[in-house]
Amino acid sequence: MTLTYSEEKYLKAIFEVSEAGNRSVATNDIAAATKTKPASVTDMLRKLSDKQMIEYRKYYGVSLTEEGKKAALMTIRKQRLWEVFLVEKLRFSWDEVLEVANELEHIQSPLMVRRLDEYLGFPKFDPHGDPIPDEFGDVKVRPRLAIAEMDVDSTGQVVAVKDNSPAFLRYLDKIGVYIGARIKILEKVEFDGSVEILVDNKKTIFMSKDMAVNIMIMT
Amino acid sequence: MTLTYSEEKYLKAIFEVSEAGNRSVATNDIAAATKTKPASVTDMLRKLSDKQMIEYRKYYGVSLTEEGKKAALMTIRKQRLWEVFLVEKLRFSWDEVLEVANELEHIQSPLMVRRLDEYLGFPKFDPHGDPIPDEFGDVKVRPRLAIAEMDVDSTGQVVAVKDNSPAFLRYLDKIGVYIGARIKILEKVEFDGSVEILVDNKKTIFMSKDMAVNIMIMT
DNA sequence: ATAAGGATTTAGATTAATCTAAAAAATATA
DNA sequence: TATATTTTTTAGATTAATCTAAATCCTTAT
Ligand SMILES: [Mn+2]
Ligand SMILES: [Mn+2]
Ligand SMILES: [Mn+2]
Ligand SMILES: [Mn+2]
Repeated sequence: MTLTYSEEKYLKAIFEVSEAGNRSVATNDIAAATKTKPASVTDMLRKLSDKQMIEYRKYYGVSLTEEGKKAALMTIRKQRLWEVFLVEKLRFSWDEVLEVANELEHIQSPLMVRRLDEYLGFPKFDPHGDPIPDEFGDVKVRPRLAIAEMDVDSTGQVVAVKDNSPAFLRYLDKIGVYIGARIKILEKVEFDGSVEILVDNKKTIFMSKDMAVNIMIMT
Repeated sequence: MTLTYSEEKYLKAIFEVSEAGNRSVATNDIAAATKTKPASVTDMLRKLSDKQMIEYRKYYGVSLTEEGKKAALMTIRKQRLWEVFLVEKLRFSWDEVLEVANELEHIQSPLMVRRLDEYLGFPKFDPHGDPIPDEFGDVKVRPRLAIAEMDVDSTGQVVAVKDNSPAFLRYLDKIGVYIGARIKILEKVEFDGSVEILVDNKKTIFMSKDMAVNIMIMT
């Protein structure tokens, strides 16, 4: 089954929204994720349903079929491999890769993807700590916890960031938080969920709950 | 001025056709080069003319403006850099790169192109011996001659191939002709323009004029 | 149980890129 | 030069992807 650029874009969005929340994904959420309007989404849902990529019942949201999930995972695989390439080989920083990788991911060439993977040394995670699906769509899942969910005095290492926006990533650079950093929860403010953490045993920083839910830790 | 994928495709085609023959390019030739129909070309010509990328007089063919030529050269720059990447880094052979590079060339990211160039060591020629325009669109021209135009007993090195089709390139592989090979003209058959050449001082091969016009030599 | 409000779909357009068939213009031939 | 041939353009459609506005359906609070 051959997919257009847009069809790939929507399938990936549906997958990502379903990862975050539930298996059944709402039209509005897809519109938000693809930066299109709900009416455009409905049109595309019919196309994807015809191609058996999604299970679609009018008014009740969608879920990916096995084939649709596989297609989404292949696009994500390509995105993340290209992100690794841009960072490791072309010296991009982690806040510069998203836009370009979102174009590169649509280039079709199984040979190129296989060779790129090999050339990069079969990386398991991308620059944001997200796992890279293998050629069969299998994903390595690591148990992980947002900083916001950790107890006071517990420790761990940053393994991923949930938000990939340049603004967020650049702020992390500024405060010295990176993939691999060791952190310890010093204090949690019950009122607003903000936290005080110790980074690499030397720097104390304070962050809002908004940040704390977007930084993932492995203990 | 921002160009669509298709506009880039046509500008590049116009440039390539004008390189081969004359400065004024015919609608039919553009259609052949882009694998579209003449009617589609006419539509696009009006668009490119509106965008000041070409000089267009109805019924009399087109030529690129300075801006159009620059745009074409930037697309060609990207194509050839990606071809080098695929061959040098991902172990593609020279007959496997065309299709993928023709997609990659449309990815927009000045930073990526600059870094890719640097990463590849600022290559001056692509895997087919074609020159890579620099970031200003300047191209290194080398004086070169097709085998078909050489005299008997003259010698030289293969520096480029004109035809990039997989069939042609694979045949060259088979007979041991590659960029850098030393050749000597042993005999020219007047009747049909075919030639007998000596490759790397050890192998005698016979080729038709069709082949001989597509292999470029520097003496 | 109804009515309001929100989510979703439908209706109807628009834009880009393409096509076929017919008309028009340029060029080649007699 | 007049006619035939070829090239190019125009006319009219089609398909994919998008949009706005209106209609419809679902859910949730009276
Ligand atoms: Mn994308
Ligand atoms: Mn990522
Ligand atoms: Mn192209
Ligand atoms: Mn080339």
